[in-house]
Amino acid sequence: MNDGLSIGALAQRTGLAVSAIRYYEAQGLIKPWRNAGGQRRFERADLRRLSFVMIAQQFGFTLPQIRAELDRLPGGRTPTKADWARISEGFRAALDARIATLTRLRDNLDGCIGCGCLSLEACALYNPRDGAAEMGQGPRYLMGDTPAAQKG
Amino acid sequence: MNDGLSIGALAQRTGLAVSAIRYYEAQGLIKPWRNAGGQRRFERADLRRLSFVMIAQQFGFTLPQIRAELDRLPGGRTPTKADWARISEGFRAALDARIATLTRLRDNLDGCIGCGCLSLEACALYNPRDGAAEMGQGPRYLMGDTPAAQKG
DNA sequence: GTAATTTCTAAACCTAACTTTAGGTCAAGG
DNA sequence: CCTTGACCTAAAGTTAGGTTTAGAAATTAC
Repeated sequence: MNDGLSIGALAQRTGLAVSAIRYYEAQGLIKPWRNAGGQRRFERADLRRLSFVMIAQQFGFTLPQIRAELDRLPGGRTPTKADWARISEGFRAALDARIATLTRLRDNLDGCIGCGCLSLEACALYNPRDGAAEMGQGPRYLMGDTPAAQKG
Repeated sequence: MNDGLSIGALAQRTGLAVSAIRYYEAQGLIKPWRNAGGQRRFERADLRRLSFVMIAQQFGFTLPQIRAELDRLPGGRTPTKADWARISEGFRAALDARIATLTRLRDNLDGCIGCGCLSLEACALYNPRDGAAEMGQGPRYLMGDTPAAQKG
């Protein structure tokens, strides 16, 4: 009787909409086979893949990024716990980075609340986009008021 | 000569696109007046408003949420530093909450990497949506493998 | 063996936050 | 005065991540 899970069964067990699962297939996140009648059939391992997708989305990954992670799973065999653990460690790094960014932002904000200026010249509060390699455009002079030119 | 800033000048000083500024006006985030020829003219205080918008967006606020914050600024006079500082404290709370959520998520993930299961039954890693009032649908049984039924 | 439920595909629709386009108007410089 | 660049509006297009719809075929339930 192991002829795979129907899309509806998968939807029930993951809580995802059937349409979302089809969409994920279109994005290459899962690769069901088809039965004689042309309907999708899924392995139990796909439950785990979809679980990964849902968690990764909460972490702010885009579907292409998630796909890239999933593509690192071994082909030809059902991924083991160790495979999943290896993949999951990427989460850890991404989360650490995000927490660090937000904490830095918060610390800057603390200084900024004190002066009320919201001036990014002074407070360095505005760092466009999370990452590291984006000092491209140079600082933007927001607020319009230099410290000397403020009127109160 | 204090007849206000043109949209182009505002764009240059904020780094925003002219089209974005027009869009923000349509969303009610700024309210320029028009000169004799029908062109938009902005106050210097609008630089600060746009700065606020840009920062708030980094913090993950939507434009309607940002508008709600801006609407708390006093009408009839140019906001003071103290006004802005008051508004900015909302950021602090939002940031604290987000950092707490991510930290919790990370701690759960740490446990999860150890077992490799990614099972949300076991790891409680999956908490749909940040907030507090969403225990509505009950836990979802992801992964499909109960601890006893695993094959890997 | 039929009725009800699922599933199928393709294409259109949805929200957020903008950008682009098209066709015209305003303003500043020579 | 005339040209060039900045500006105007309205509408359509864009991306991500899906949902909805329509009509047809497969599967399941009785």
